[in-house]
Formats: sequence, C-alpha cells, structure tokens
Amino acid sequence: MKEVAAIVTRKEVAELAGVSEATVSRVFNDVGPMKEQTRQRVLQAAKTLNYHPNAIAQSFARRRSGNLGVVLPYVPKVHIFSTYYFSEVLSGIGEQVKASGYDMLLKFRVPGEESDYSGIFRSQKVDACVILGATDTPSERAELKRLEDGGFPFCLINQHMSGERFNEVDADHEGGSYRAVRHLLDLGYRGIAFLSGSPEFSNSGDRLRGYMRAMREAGLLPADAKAAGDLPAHLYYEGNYSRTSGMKAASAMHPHLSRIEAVFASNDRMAIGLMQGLREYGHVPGRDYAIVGYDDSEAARVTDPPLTSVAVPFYEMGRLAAERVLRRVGGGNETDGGSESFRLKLDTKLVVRQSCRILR
Amino acid sequence: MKEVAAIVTRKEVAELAGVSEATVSRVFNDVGPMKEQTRQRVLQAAKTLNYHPNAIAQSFARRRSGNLGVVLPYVPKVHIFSTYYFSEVLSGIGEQVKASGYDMLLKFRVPGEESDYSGIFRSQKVDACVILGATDTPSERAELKRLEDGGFPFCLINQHMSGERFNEVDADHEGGSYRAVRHLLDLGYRGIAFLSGSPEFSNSGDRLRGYMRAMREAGLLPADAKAAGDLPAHLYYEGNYSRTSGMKAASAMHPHLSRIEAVFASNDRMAIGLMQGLREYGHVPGRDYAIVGYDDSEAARVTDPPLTSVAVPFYEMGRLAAERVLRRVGGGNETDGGSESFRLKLDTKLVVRQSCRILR
DNA sequence: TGAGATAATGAACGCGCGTACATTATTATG
DNA sequence: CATAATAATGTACGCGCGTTCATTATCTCA
Repeated sequence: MKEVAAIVTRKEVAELAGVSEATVSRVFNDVGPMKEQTRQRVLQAAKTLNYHPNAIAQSFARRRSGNLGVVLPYVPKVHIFSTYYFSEVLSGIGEQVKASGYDMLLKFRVPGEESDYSGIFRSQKVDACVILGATDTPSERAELKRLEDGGFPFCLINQHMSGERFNEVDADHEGGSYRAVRHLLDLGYRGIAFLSGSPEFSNSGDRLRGYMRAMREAGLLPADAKAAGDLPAHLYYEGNYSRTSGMKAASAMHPHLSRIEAVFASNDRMAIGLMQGLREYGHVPGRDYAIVGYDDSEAARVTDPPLTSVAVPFYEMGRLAAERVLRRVGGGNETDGGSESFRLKLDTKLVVRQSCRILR
Repeated sequence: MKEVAAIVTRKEVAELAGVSEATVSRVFNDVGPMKEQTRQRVLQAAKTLNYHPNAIAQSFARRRSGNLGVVLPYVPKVHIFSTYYFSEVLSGIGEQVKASGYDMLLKFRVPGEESDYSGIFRSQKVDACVILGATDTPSERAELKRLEDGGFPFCLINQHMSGERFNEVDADHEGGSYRAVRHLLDLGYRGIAFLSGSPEFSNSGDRLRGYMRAMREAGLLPADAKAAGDLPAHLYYEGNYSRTSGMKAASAMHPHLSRIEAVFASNDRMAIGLMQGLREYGHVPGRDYAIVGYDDSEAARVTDPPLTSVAVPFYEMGRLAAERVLRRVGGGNETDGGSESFRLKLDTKLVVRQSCRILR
C-alpha cells in the first residue's frame, strides 16, 4: 500500500486553467453566466488533474450533507439485514436514494438510549431521516416530538403513532389481516387462532384488529370484543416475529389443537416456525389445519406446503418514504408544496397458496 | 412542521461558559491539560444549549469523514438487500461499524460505469471502503488498481483477483464445494451434476474447482480435467444465482435425469428453484435424486426436504473486512502494524439435512 | 467614438470545527 | 520572595468549498 495520493483542490485547477477559484466553482455548479471557452478550459484542467470536488467541504459550505439517514434498531449479533421487512424496505430506500442523487447513511440506534434521534439531527450529518423499527413508547414519542419541533424532516415506516402529526408510510395491515381471516372463514374454518407479534408495534395492533373484525362479523366473537384480552385464551398467542417464537407458540398451542382448525400468523417467519413446531406433534399444515402467514416473503414460496400469505409492499413503502422526505429537503427535482405532514397507507394483498384447503 | 431550529455552535457554548472556543473544543475532544472546574463549566453550558458538535465541520477539520463506504452493485428494481449474501455481509459490516464508532455510507455502483471507485475516494466522503459484488473484468481491475495506487484503503469481499495485492476477505469455497461433493460420493452417488453460478465471480470458479477435484479423486473425471469445458455436458449447468435460473436449469436437466443421481448447486436459491422445477417433472428431491445447496441460508431450513448446504460465514466475513479496513485508517482502537495487504480466507462447513439419502 | 448596459470574472469571507503557537496563570524549588 | 517550570487557556488560522459584492471586459446604441 502506498501513501495516500495528494488531494487536488479547486486552487490547482484554477491555476492550471488560469482563472480564479470562484470560476472553477461556478463551472462545477453551473452557476451564473459563463463563457463557453472559459468553461472548457476549466473542465480540461480538472480532467487533467483528475479533480473531484471534496464532498465534505461541499457539504460544509452548503450546510447540507447530501445524506439520507436511515435509522435502524441495533441489537447485538442480530443479522438485521437478513430480516425480510428490513431488507425490502432498505432496498426501496436505496432505489430512491440513488435516483435522487443522495447517499444513504445507516445509523444504528440502541433501543432505550436517549437523545439518539436528536443527536442525529444536531450533528448535521444527515439532511433528513427515515426511521425503521420505531416503537410506540412514551420516551420514543417524546424524542420524535423533539425532532418534529425542531423542524427536522423525518418519516416513520410501518409504525403509526396515533395523536401525533409525524410523517408516516404504512400499509393497510388491518385490511390485509381481515382479508386473510375472511379467506379462512370462506373456506369453512371457524376455530381460527391468531399468532400476534410484539404489541409495541402499531402494525401488530392493526393485524389483531383485522382478525377480530372478521371474527366478529362471522359471529365467532362477541360484538363488543375489542382487545386481545377479549379473546378466548386458546385463540390468542404471542411471539416476537422470529421463527423460534413461532416454534414456541406451537408448544403453547398443542394442548388446544382439537379446538383450532386454522391459524393466522402475524408474519411468515412465525408461521414457518409454528408449522415446524406443530409438525413435530404430527400435525401437518394444509392437511390437519390451515395456516396463513403475513409479508409474503421469499420463504413463503418454498415451504411445504407453500404458504398463503398477505403481501405487503415493503419495498414501495421504503421508496415512497425516501422520496417524500427528500422532497422535504429539496433533495429531489421538485420541492414539496406544503409543510403539512404526509401519511401514506399502501394496500396489502392476499396471495393464496396451498396451506389452506377447503374444509367445508 | 416548523422552521429548522437554530444550530448551536461552540461559539455560543464558549460565551455561556466564559471560555474561548478552543477550550470548548479541547473539552469535547479530551485534549491537553484541562482544569476540572473549567471542564464542568463547559459541559454544563453545552448541555444547557443542547450542543452537539457539527459532524460535517468536524470531518472537514479532521480531514476524515468518519464514514465507511460500502459499495454495492446497483441493478434497477432488484431488491439487493433481500439477497442472502448481501444481507448477511451487510449485517456483519454494520456490527463492526457500530463497534468502531463509524457510520456506514452505502454507495450504489452501476456496473460498467467508469471512475466510480476513484470518484468515491476523491470526493473524500468515506475514509475507506468495502466492496461487494466486484467482478473480475479488465476494466474493474484497472479501477481497483487505481484505488490501490492512490493508497486508498479498501477491501474486496468474496472476490479474489489473482495476481493483485488487493485486500480480500474470502471463504474456502473450493473446500466447501469439495466436501459437499465428497458427501454425495460417500452416500453412494456417482452421477453428480453441477449447477454453477455466473463465471465472472471468483467464487463460482472456486466451487467448480472443488466439485471437479472431488469428482477426479473418485475417478469420475479424467485426471487432467480442469475446466467446465472438460465436463460432460449432462453434468454442467449454469445459472445466475437466482431461484428462477435454478428453475430454468431444471428444464435443461430434464432430458438427462436418467444419468443424474445428484446435484450440487452453487447457492441455495438455485437449488430451491431447481427442486421446484424438477418437482414439476415428478422428480422429488431426497427420494429420486439428492441435492446439496450452498450458503446455508434461512430458506435451506424450510424447504421440503430441508436442504443439505454448505455454510459460509458471510456475516463474519463482513465484520472482519470492516474491522481490518477500519484499522487501516486508524478508525479502531488499534492501528494496524503494517501496510501489507491482508487476505483472509474463512472456513466453510457442510450442514447435513434431509435432501440426500443414502443411495448405496 | 464615447457612454451605458450587460456579461464575465475576481477578491474576500464565511461555514464550524481542530490545533499550533503564544500568552497567562499556577506551582515548585532554592 | 524570586525565578523557573509546568499547567491552563487564548489567538489565529487552515481545512476546501459556495457565493456576495466589486471589478473588469465586452457589447450595443446614439
């Protein structure tokens, strides 16, 4: 390895081209009137010297970093990028960031630590941010309020905070959930259990709401049933969206299998874990019970049997969040017309595969 | 949304604390002798004003960005983060970046565009970079040579460029491949086909080499067989690491099924696609033929039957690449001892599941 | 040809830090 | 108590840009 090569500045370009530094700057920023001859001279000198403007100096002078921050929850040793939700959203964000001429700066946030959001903003290293994995807790709400009060552009993905005016991109989880359970009902299933994810995520509540709405309409729940606590114990289980928590749920579900004909799981991973766990009790999906997952991840396609699942457009959610928030900072080609918060809710869709046979 | 809040600089902190700006700087950087009383006064003033140093100004003054660049290939609309290899490596990089107090800046590189590597370096926006998805083509080699010549610290992952002194973190794909095929041989299989990935990746060549070594040693190939061209046509297929290319390979393989007892596929996705494709011809994996995948992705565990697969420590590869290259810039707690290039090759491991029964 | 208007370019300085060198304050020693 | 040494702090400036305002060059018109 050799010494780091000398950095070429606009000063050297100016000298070689026989112009001032301001002219070099003007040429590179396409600013003001410029004689074509001068312009060519500068560009030629820059090419000769292999000059690239120093991005840090530019950011500093412009008071704009050119970075879109993406805030991810940090859990040690967890392969966060390998989680379907995160990977799809990030892919969508990446697409938009590239299209908008921004760079994507990842920030890992340790859950529970304070001031991380505010610090992200105040250090000026990102112009805006998109937040994944936010939870609806009082301290996190307070931090987000601080960000909002400071006028810093950000957007939550897949996490609704009712009563706040935060920018959000979400999906119709209630609707997706409802359709999944209606599908099971239409196939003749009545004893339909629900495997929930962690309740601090708004989307877990949405899924539960959709499940309960469908069950109430089918007369399988009392008309005033509103919360998980109103469900019969044998119909409600909870995991943390991981496959292993799905396997654990299988153990909990095992004593009640005679009363359960179908299961609606809050994501594919838990559905898969549940299927694996129940198979150990000789209970075969698609034959002995029906199962619907959520997310329509790649894995849903390769299980045995392939999983009926609710498709959520995570990629598009990521892309839209990035697009909208970058518009707020004037990073794109247009400036957003107003300063009102934006709330988008994208449609979900049921993808039917072989995990649910016609029962009756 | 409100106006962006006024940014507090060290000037305001200095005024409130009754010291000079240099003292504020010293306190925040823990530099030089400092009276404890003065230090507390400064910290209190900073807290009162909610001061955070401006990261861009710091980077500029320090001539160091604090960013580790991660270069990813950009293919429009491809959900790159959802690919097992990328997601695992990125998770490992993320872990190390967090531990080293760096930020992770993603750069998408359009394959075929020139000067992207050099521009990344010259814009000074990253202090070092880790490159994923590099290919062994003359133009890309030339670009990497330019980076190396400029003394810019970078590291290739999973891509060996023979004859160069680039920093590399790789895995023993030849060994993993060899063990996979030996496993099939030990189970009694003789007609073992190979489904290769794209040949511009060095690791595709490694897998092929391992396959061929095992087959030669078993007397199933001539002693001088060295390249794909030396293989019988019915034993060699090529895909591009995607599941759909695996399904396509099933069609190509179908006419030769009577001569194929087992398949070694270059990654799990192609293995899965192949299994799905062959199942459409009534050919059932684990019963009618054996199959071994590569990567040991999550999907390998949920297929029917669960896939025997070679586990590659992508996460650890990412983590080590980041660690090593950040050491080069003095980003970690230690400075690397020398300026020699580093080359790491991590072990792979065969994980046996139910896709290969004992044949004879 | 001269004056006025417009185009093109240069000089100067700020952005918010880090730090070298200068200055001041404090402590130790004879 | 005076001097020397050391600790603590301040002044000034650079980092490489973007851009305002001043200056110079060029063009148009009477």
